[in-house]
Formats: sequence, structure tokens, C-alpha cells
Amino acid sequence: MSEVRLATWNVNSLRARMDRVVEWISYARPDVLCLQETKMQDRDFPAHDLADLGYEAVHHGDGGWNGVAILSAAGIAGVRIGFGDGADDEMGCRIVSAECGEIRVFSVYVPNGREVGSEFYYAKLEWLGSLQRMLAKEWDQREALAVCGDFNVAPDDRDVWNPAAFEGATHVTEPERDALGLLGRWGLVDLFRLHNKADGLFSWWDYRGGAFHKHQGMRIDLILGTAPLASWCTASIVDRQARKGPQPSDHAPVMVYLDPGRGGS
DNA sequence: ATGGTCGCGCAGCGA
Repeated sequence: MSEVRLATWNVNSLRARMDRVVEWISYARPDVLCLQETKMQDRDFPAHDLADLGYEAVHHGDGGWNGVAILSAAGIAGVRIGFGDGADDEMGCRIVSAECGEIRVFSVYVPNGREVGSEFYYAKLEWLGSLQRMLAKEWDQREALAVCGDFNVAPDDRDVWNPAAFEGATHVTEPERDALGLLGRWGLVDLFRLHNKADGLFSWWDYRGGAFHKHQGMRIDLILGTAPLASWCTASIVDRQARKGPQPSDHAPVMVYLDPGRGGS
């Protein structure tokens, strides 16, 4: 297979964002695009419009909140909804996966923990734990597998616009980062960071207060991949252009470039 | 100065 472009984007309502998604697809040409916060029911998902653009898709959503999807120009097979043990249903349509060509792709929307120490914070940690247990139990880290989505965790201080101001705040606490660390110990690598080491490379900026133009953001949208994907990865981008212009999402798309003919696997 | 802006859905909550 030739180059594969694998992307993830929290669109904050696919209904409100469809024009921007179509625009982005037309110039970025991802082979696989994971979406989060579609905020729609399955029956409203614009599968036909996406098929016209050359994408098969799977969507998992039940209404006004959450909702995840995978668009693939490399095929969709072996769809899995949720964790398979009902845990996802309680937290609401936050994980879906499919075989896209030779890669098992997950699209995930990790719960927002709101205030540190709140019940929502612990539910977020539990959800990340469920993700790790599901991967360890059902999947093989030696295979080509990617977990893409909005993790609501900034992996390290480079990923926060003002680490001093965020000390102890949600998205950066040790337990949240430890939960990402467990995914790393299982075998997932933060593919964006393989070829982009600088700070200030954010994927989300608050709508309020002109945060985007003040470069006040965080990198919380991640593409995690197993060792084979890490060996294939040649480049990565965050497309800040998509955060500009009319009716943008508060997140920008993140994309990695994979060359399955490259590296040792 | 505890604000600010979105989306959903039609009040006020969640992010």
C-alpha cells in the first residue's frame, strides 16, 4: 500500500461543521479521518454525502452529545462499537473502531473530567483505564493499530500554553498523564511527537477570549499508534488553518503520514 | 473583575 494519511478531528457538531469537514477533506485528502463530538444520531449521519466524496464510514452516536465516527477511503470492516462490555454505553457513544485497510483504527472521545477531584474526573480516569484494559485483552500491540481522538489530556508541559497557570488543573494532572502512560506501556506511541518536538503545537483553543489568536491552546487531540505505525510514520501536522475562518470547530485536525513500505516490521 | 464563546435546543448546561 502507498502512503496512508490518518487524521483525527473533534468537529464539535458534525451538523454545524459539515461544510468545513467537506472543505478540509477536499484539500487535506486524508485516507482515514476519525471524528469526535458529532452530536448526532446514527440516522442523521450524512453517509451518502461522504460516500460521494469517496469515503465509507461508521458512526456511533445517539443524539445531542458525544458521538464518534470513522471515515475511510481504504475500506471499513470489522466494526466494533463501544468497549464490548457495556462500559461505553454508560458514558455515551465515545468509542468505535474498524479495520481500515491494514490498520485497526479507533476513534475515541475521552470524557471531560470537569473539575479535578469531581465524580466526572474519576469517571474520566476510569474510562481511560477501560480503554487500556480493552486493548490489552483484545488486541495485539505487534499489529498495526491506531487510537485517534480527543483525549482531554495534554501529554506533557509542551502541550499547554502556560504550564505554570495550569499546574494541578484538569487535563494535566499526574493521574491523567499516568493513564496515558499506561497506554504507552501497552505499546502505543504518540505519533505526532515523532517528528514534531517543539512546544506550542496545539490542537484545541477555547472559543472564549480570543484564545486562538493569543496562541492560548492545548494539544489534547492525539494519534497513538503501535510500533509498526511508529516505524511507518514519516511526518505529522496540526492544521491551524482549519481553526480559522467562518464557523470553525474549537479543535483543529491532526494528521500523520504513514508509509507502510518503510521501517522494520 | 470568576467574565468570555460556542452548540444544542429553546433554558441553561456542557465544553
